[in-house]
Formats: sequence, structure tokens, C-alpha cells
Amino acid sequence: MTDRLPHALRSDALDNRERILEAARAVFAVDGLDVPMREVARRAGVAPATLYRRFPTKEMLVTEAFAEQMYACRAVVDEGLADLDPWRGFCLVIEKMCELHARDRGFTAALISTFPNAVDFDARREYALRAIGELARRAKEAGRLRTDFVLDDVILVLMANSGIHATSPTTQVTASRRFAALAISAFQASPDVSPLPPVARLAPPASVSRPSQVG
Amino acid sequence: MTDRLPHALRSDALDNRERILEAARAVFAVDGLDVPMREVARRAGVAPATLYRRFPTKEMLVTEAFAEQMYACRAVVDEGLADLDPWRGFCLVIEKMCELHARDRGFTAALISTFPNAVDFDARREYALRAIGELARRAKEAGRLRTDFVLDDVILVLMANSGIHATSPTTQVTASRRFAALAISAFQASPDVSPLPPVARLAPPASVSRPSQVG
DNA sequence: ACGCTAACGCACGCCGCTGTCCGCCTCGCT
DNA sequence: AGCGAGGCGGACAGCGGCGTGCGTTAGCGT
Repeated sequence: MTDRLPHALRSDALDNRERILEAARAVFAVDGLDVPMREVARRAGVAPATLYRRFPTKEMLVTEAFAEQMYACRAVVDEGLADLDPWRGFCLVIEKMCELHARDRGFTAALISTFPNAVDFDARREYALRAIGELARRAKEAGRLRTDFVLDDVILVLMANSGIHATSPTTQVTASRRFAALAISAFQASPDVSPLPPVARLAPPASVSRPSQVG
Repeated sequence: MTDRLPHALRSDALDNRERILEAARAVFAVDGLDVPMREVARRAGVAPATLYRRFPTKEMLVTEAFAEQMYACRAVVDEGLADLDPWRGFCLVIEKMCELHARDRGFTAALISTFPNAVDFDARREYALRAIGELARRAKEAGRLRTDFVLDDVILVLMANSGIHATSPTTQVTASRRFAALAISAFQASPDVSPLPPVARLAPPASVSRPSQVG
């Protein structure tokens, strides 16, 4: 009689929910976010309706699927921030971020994309960026990071990293690692580097895909 | 009576062909290669059948549409090769390539993708790579390019550059320019750089899209 | 054990893209 | 000017993804 919380899921429903998220994570990691919803459902051994009931839009599914990745992301940033050597911390963040993205193709897209409704998702993103900004400030102060570095350069590098595609996961990681090293090399303060061209304010592209969001 | 060349197109057909290619170039540049064939036809003011008659597969359309871009590509490479300072030539190639790709989103995909049938397309790609390889060799000899640079790094950078997306073309170019500068900065020989991690052999991904290529 | 209700999956209608067939048009040659 | 072939476009069927309504199943509380 008392109004139940609408969040009390039945045991089988909860089980399915977990399997859906697991399947989503797996397939997103390999094939990116553009896989059809039905494919996720198939892999989860669930009918489309079930998937849609639990996650009405792809955005919700993605947000929840990558929640733990976001934790990993935060962990990486915090680890870098905790390092006594700010430049080493900065490098670590770049490297780990690139690796994270190399291992999970969908995560890049999720992080790059902006989700109009997933506020906490955005918040975490902002937190990470802010932390990297702090790290960069300290690394500059230590004279290791080039002074014309701006925070947008991180986004630039992460976006760029997302453009790297390989056939096998191993190759993907190897390539990404090398790219990260190149990026770090580019960011390093050095006497004989020429100044960088102006920054582009990279607003992330539109949302993941068009749900039934028409007027 | 003598068997005519089958390539003798009628004037109106030739006109349509040109308009199709023009439309294709325009839309590919802005939206990439994933636009539907019908969209190209629409913009060209042509019925779908006409498009399909002239270019049975999207691959053919893409190949022909980007022919002149490939010329531009070759021109850039040759210009770099002609420069007396190999390092300056190398930088120029990187910069111009990135800009080319920034201005034309489809071109990146076209260059990155491998077309099973378009042999001359591949050939040009090979030519460009070979030339850049020569340029790199000379730049290394001059002591300006880091010695652990490998040719695959160019592909890595171009792929990465293709990952950069912006809302406006201007922003896109600005971002790409900065990225190119960063890449060059990373490639520059310098006393205080740490060695790079191993190279990933980046085979380009599969072809553009699956035409009716079934047995 | 029983019943209520949440949860499930099948199957449906809708839409956009693909590639092709066919009747009409028009270019170009005589 | 007349004719024929090459070209054109509208229309069609097939496919795949999307999102949902509905009858059935099974968890959970009494």
C-alpha cells in the first residue's frame, strides 16, 4: 500500500540488467558506440523490449555502461595528481588515458561526446579536466611542460588518439602507446621548439545518436 | 559501324557525371564518406538510377571524386621533396597533409581506407608514403628528425589527425594546424627526449562500405 | 499455495537506404 | 526532319534498425 520506490527491481530483472550492461560494455569496447541496440540485446540474451524498458535511450545505456570506466578515469587523474613530480604525473595521465581509450573504443566516444541529460557524466568529465589543468599548471611551474600548452591540447590529443584504429586490440594499444609518447614528447618544454599555432576551442560534437527526441 | 569505345558518353550524361562528382566532393568533404548514395544524387539533382549507372559502387564514386585530391596530395609531397632543406620539406608535408585532411573530412577516410579494386588509388598512396620515407631519411641524415622515427608514424599522425572533429570548418583547420605543429614538435630531434615505445604496424581498416560484392 | 503484478519476449508497423527494372525522353547522326 | 540508341527518372522490392503493444510467464509477498 505504501508507495514503493520505483527502483526496487525484481531479482530476474536485476540479473538481466547486469547482463545487458556487461554485454554493452563488451561490444562498445570493441565496436564503439554505433552498434545497434538490438545487437546489445542479442549478446545479452535478452529481447529488445527488455533492453528498451531498462534503458529507454542509448544515452542512458552508455552512461551506465561506462560508469566504472569513469571511475577508472578519475582514479588515473587522482593518481597523477598525487604524484610528487607534476610532470611525471602529467605524463602518467596522458599515457593511461590513451591506453584506456585504446582498450575501449566506445569509452573515447562516450567521453568526447556530450550527453545533454547525463549531468554527473559531464561533471566527472569536468572534474578530470580541472584536475589535469591543475597538474599542467604545476608541471609548467616546474619548467617541464611547455608554457604555451593549454588544457584544450589534452582534448586535442585524446580526440586524435581516438582516430587511431587497428585491427587487433594488441596493435591498438601498441599504437596508442607510441602516440602517447609522441604527444608527451611534443608537450615537453624544450629550448629548441618553435611556438605553437593558436588553439582551437574544441566543443565536443553533438550527442551520441539521435533518440526519439523530435519535437 | 566500327565498334565505338564504350566510354563515349553523351553530352548530357557527361554533364551529369560532372555534377555528381562535384556534389560528391562537396558532401564528402563536409560529412565524410558515410553519406547515403541518394544524398549525393539529390544534391546533384539527379535520380538515384543515374548515379548508380555511372558509379555502380560507392567505391568507384569515392575513387573518382578524390582523384584531384590525390593529385594535390602528390603535389604536396613533391613540393616537400623538392625543398632543399629536408626537415623543412618534411614539416611542410606534415602540415599540408593535416590541413588537407582537416578541410576535407572524406579524404582522410578515403586515404586511410583501402580499396580492393582501385589499384591506382593505392599506387598513389604508396608513392606518397615512399616519398615521405625518402624525405624522412634525408631529414634524419641532417640530424633534424629523431632517429627512432619510422614511416608508420606518419600514418599514425594522419590517422590521429582524422580523429579530430570540430563543429565549424575554421575550427577544424585551426585545431588540425595546432596538432600538426605538436606532431612536428614530437618528431624533432632533440637532446632531451626519451626514446619512443615500439611501433605498431597499422594496416588500414577494411574497405569503405560493403557494396554488392557477394559471390 | 495462491494470486497479483512486474517483467519478459514475440511480433508488428514504421522509416531510411540500397540496388534494379521499365517506360519515356532527348541527344546526335544521317 | 526523322530515327535509333543511349540516357533519364519514377517506382518497386528487399533489408535492417528502431521503438512499442500485447499476451504470457514467473518472481515475491501473503
